[in-house]
Amino acid sequence: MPRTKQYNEQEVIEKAMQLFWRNGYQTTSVQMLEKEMGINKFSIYASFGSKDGVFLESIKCYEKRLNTLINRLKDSGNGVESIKEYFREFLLFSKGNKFGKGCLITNTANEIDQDADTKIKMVLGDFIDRVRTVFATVLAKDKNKDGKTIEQQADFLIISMFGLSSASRVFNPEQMENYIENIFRNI
Amino acid sequence: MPRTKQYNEQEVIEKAMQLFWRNGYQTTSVQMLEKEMGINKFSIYASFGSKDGVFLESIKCYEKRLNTLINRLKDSGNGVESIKEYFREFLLFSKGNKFGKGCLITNTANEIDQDADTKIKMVLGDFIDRVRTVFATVLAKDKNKDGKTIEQQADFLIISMFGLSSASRVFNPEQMENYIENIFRNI
DNA sequence: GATATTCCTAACCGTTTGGTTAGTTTTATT
DNA sequence: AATAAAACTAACCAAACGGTTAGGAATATC
Repeated sequence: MPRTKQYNEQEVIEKAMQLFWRNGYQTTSVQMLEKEMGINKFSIYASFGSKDGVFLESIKCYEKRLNTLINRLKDSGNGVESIKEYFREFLLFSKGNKFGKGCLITNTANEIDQDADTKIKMVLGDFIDRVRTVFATVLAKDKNKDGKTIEQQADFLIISMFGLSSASRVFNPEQMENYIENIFRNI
Repeated sequence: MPRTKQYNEQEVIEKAMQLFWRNGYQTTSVQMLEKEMGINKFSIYASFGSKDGVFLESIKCYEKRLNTLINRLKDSGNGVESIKEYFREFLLFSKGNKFGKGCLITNTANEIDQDADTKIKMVLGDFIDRVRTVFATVLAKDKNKDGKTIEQQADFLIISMFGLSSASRVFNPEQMENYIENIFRNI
């Protein structure tokens, strides 16, 4: 009996995600979301409940995309070298959005207050833990280096990822390649 | 003839700077500034003209503080080792604020839109250029490594600074020390 | 002590914020 | 064709936004 929905929820979330990615959570208003998603406020709240709801779905959408890269990394047999490749792809992926706006996940981690919304924090924490585990798994394929533990190396790589994301918003691709080279010079 | 001002502009800017540092530019409202600075909106606009005016003065105030570290680095004769020490002090300085909120300058560089307020962008650009120059000067004191140019090394260090700032907002001091060690393992 | 000058309080401006809701349009079913 | 259920438009809400201003309170000079 109902009237058919004139928009696809996955499609409009995709657009919302792009907007959040470009502007960050705080700066993006519901009115901007209306414009970008092409549906009006009523539909936004009917489908996602709140601005936070839209944001959470946007993060999930972003993660789904990033998972393609992470799964490829997990399945690779090359050890550290494949993480280097992952970083390059990660940067390419970040630019795929528009101009260098870094990684939505790390941007959000930097943006939200330490004592902020629990749900968002949880999603971020889970994601970072998952990437760290993948890094550790990949690192285990190489022979041990210099008595450094896998955990230490994985930690360093996670922090480097934050650095890459942040730096890519300000520096050009050649400088970023220089950065990647140096990260892996003695991991 | 006039009534004496009941607040010290330098003192209230110091407080404003702390607030911007903690919350970022966008999130900080004039009402929050009123509360933190301990003066009311009228006085804020009388002294600094606008929210942007307060922010610009806050950046200058922050730079003045950071300059202590940078000047010490510039005067040091230890080459790369003194930059490492600078990074440690830089992180300590960042935490001096409250909890890890990174560096106000790099936070701002990440926050503002690429096509945003020219004045703020200029101040940021000038600061980063100055630090890069200091890095290059210090690097020149060491013997050349691996055929990498001073510029490449300085670039890498600037990018690392962004990484440090971003990562310190999310990771604990031990992890950060691990990060610093790795940065300098083969600069 | 009058006066001129500055400061401060507090109310106010129009706009935008996240969020809601009444009322209309559409449409699958009967 | 009547109807019931959902989707839409658009006006609306109170609160908060950045910014302004009138008018009373204070004070250094004369």
